[in-house]
Amino acid sequence: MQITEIKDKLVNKGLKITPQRIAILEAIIKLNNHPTAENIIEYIRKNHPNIATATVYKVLDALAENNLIMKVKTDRDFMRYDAIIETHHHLYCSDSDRIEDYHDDDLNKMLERYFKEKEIQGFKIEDIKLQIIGKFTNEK
Amino acid sequence: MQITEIKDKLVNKGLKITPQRIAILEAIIKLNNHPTAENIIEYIRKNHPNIATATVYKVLDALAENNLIMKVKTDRDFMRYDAIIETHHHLYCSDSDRIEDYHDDDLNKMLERYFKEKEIQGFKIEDIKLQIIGKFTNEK
DNA sequence: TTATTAAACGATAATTATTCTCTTTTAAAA
DNA sequence: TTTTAAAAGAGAATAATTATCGTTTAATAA
Repeated sequence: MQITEIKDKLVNKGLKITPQRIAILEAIIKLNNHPTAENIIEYIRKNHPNIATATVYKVLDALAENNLIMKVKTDRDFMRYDAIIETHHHLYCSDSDRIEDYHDDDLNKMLERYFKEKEIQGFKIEDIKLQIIGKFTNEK
Repeated sequence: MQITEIKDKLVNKGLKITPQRIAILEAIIKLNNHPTAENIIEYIRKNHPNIATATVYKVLDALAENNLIMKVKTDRDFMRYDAIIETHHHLYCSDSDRIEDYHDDDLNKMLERYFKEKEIQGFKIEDIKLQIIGKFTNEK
């Protein structure tokens, strides 16, 4: 993603363009596997040593609220962030912290069909995410 | 669930039967909607005023490790616990902390069929949980 | 270009859920 | 009943996240 693209996204959401926000969005995109706030801070400090921890958290919240990034959480540890905001699913390793994205349009279509037929009483569905738990059979 | 049933479960997992463990398991069952550790502590203290906070956390971890309860986490707040350990899914309210269980055997079967056909490269599936996000159209 | 101002940032203190440490107690087996 | 490893209790420690508040800055318009 180009910086101009990042700027457009911010403008479209009515957010001010600041060097901090650009750096943080870039970092999440570069560190593309669900970095924690700590990962992001560590990465950013290389080029922006003065960025404050609280600023990172505030920016992450602002970006998440505006759907420019997504929050992802496991049963184990702290918050992680994902720059891919199209609906997708996650593969969770059952004995480590590894998380991978899983895109599957056929699956999405099947679920859509299924829940078009079968309504959930008293609930209006907006989004469905699968947590697929198991073991990776390859090394990272 | 009867107390004798709870005791059996503990014995089967090789865990010692203690008043604290029984009280905590009972609490999670009674408070049946995904209580937090704080909810559990508050409930338990009515009858067991001396139970220590650290003990509650230790017991919760022990129970979760032995699959007598499950940990559930949202993108928002802290850990919650669930006494229902059969595979089931969760309905998340997109603008409050409400979480409800969602059981659907047809859905499970459909997913099983789907992933029998379509393998995920480099990953062995053990369990699948849906996070269904949306709005409740009834009050609790 | 400059002035204005609401929004954002920086620094650091505060919060708080959870974990750790260490001593005492207790459940279960011999 | 004795033994002992596991569990509980008490409270301090940890650390991710949030709050506070004074300062800076991006965006708008004169």
